[in-house]
Amino acid sequence: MSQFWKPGSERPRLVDDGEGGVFFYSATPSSSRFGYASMEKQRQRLPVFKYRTAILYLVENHATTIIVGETGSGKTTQIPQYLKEAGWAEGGRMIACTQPRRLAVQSVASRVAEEMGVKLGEEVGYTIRFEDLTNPDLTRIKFLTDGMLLREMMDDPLLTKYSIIMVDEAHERSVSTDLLFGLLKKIQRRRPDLRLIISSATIEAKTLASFFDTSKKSHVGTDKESEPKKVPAMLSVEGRGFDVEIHYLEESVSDYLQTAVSTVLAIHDQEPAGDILVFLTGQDDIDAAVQLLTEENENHGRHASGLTIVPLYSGLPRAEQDLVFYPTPKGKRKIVISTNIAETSLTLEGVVYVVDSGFSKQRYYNPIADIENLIVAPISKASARQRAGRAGRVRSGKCYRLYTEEYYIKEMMSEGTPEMQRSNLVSCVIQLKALGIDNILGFDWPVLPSPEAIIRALEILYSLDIIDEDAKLTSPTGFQVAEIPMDPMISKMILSASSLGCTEEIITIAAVLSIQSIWVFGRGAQKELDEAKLRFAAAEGDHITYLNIYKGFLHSGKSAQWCHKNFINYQTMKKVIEIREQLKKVLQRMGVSLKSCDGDTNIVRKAVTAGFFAYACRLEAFGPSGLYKTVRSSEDVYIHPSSVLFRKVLMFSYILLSLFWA
DNA sequence: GGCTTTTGT
Repeated sequence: MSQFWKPGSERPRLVDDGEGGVFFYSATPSSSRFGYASMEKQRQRLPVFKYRTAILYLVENHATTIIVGETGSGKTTQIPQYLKEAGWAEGGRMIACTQPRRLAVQSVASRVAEEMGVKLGEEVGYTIRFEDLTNPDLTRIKFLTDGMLLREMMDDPLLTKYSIIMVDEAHERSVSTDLLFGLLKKIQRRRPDLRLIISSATIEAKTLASFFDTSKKSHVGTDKESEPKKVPAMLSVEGRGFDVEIHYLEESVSDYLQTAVSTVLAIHDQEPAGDILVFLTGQDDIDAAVQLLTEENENHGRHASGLTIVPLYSGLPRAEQDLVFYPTPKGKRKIVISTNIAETSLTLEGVVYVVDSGFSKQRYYNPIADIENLIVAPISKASARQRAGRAGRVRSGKCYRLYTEEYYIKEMMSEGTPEMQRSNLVSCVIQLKALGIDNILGFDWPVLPSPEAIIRALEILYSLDIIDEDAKLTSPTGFQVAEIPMDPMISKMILSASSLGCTEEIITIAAVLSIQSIWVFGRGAQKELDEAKLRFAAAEGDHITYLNIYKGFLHSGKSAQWCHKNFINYQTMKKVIEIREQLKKVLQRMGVSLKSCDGDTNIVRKAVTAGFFAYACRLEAFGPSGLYKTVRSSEDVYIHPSSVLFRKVLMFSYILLSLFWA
């Protein structure tokens, strides 16, 4: 362990905006009090209130927007309860609380229902896709995903059902959260009664506060004393996590995988009991590390005996993911080697040591080529802190960063680029249009996407006949596309299918296209997987192959065993069924009849082309590794290795999808 | 020559 040193542990800091007032609150037992100070009085002795009093004072008298800078204190679940007790959920109005993940919505909702002693689904309920556990007559506090609240805005643009909207985990800056911010700011102008509460990791709080600051210099003096201010108030809650000792490398290394493995072995050798969580970038790295450690475990029993090594990434079948939660046998030490799924989505108990490679895979959108890529990139300081924090949940822990402190201080970005700036914007633009925001460039974006990305999105929507020359939604196509909960290209494909007479087939394809992958990536079973694929492969390509798989799945009686045998992810297939059912309902509501083309693949391919013609390519050279060029911009592309057409000699001169840029 | 970080309507 001599390659590491420890300059001391990190502690969360309080936020101080210097304008709308600063609130402090500490959740540590020794000082469970907080203070408030206006700018002038900051250095004076502060009045001290209870947390509840502070929240209510802010919401009722002080500001229309409150930003809670929070470091994993768990205090945010109390806010909706305080607000309800204070009468904010009366007169037919509700309190809405968003989370970026379905699982978080469910668990937070049930925790709050339990704390309030009410039955989940009555006074406290939640709404996520495919599941609505609310009662229109009884529900006062409603938890929902950020994307769900966006959908609700399409029917009720001013969100009149709600008196207060609370957005949690705002620092993650998901596309939906950012879109919500721009829209909520707009709503506030029309609804001065609406209160926003935004909960975020402290480092992001300042940025958000300035975005929501709608006070113009000239208007400052006109605010009446009694009216809540338009300058956001900030409340800072200190976390209850245990201290984490941070260790850095003395010199940077080139091979983080090998360094991660040797660090794990060193911890196991020298440190007391406690599980180890290792953050790597993806499945390849993780499988390689698992193998290296397993070999070490078997060959050098003296150093590495007693290790239970578990990989963790989202592509893993459910049963294998669950291994992570099994209690570690006595005398053994669990090593979890994970992607950043363990950074926010899953919480592992019992972790005391974290090894942070400093890298993760990140989506990167190239608007010129209209292609989303995944690249291994350095993480931000915020991510590094989040990773380190995972070691301090049960007791004080240690985090080993596989980079130098100088690199952390001088070169690491403080925050990552918001997802909005790394994504294709077609879905965003269509949602804004559906809400009547026609001037996309004039929208108050929390982060401005590149002009190229906006232009590309408009161009694609125009080519699909979803928007017209004035960039307004077309009728009925544009409005229908906005109503279908899918990527616009997929929605257009579905609508075309209704006139071609193959909706039954196309909604199956749409469902498969809108989830990650139906295949299981068995470790070391590449051959078997390829063979399984061949059983379903259609000469026409991947879309028709999906139809074959769906048929087979139904024929098996939706059997999990059948999926296992054919290297198909059972969980994913169940999701396909759910999405397909939802699409059916949406189409029926729109008056689109469901028709089957009875296996006429030409009709199906016409519908696919109607949605995805922008990705058309021309075959340039025949052969097992044919070179294609995109029709739109003549860029070189090859067939993606995951396609059933990979390495096949093709007789068509045109092909769609499953292509990747070399 | 050989792929998929992670969410979500």
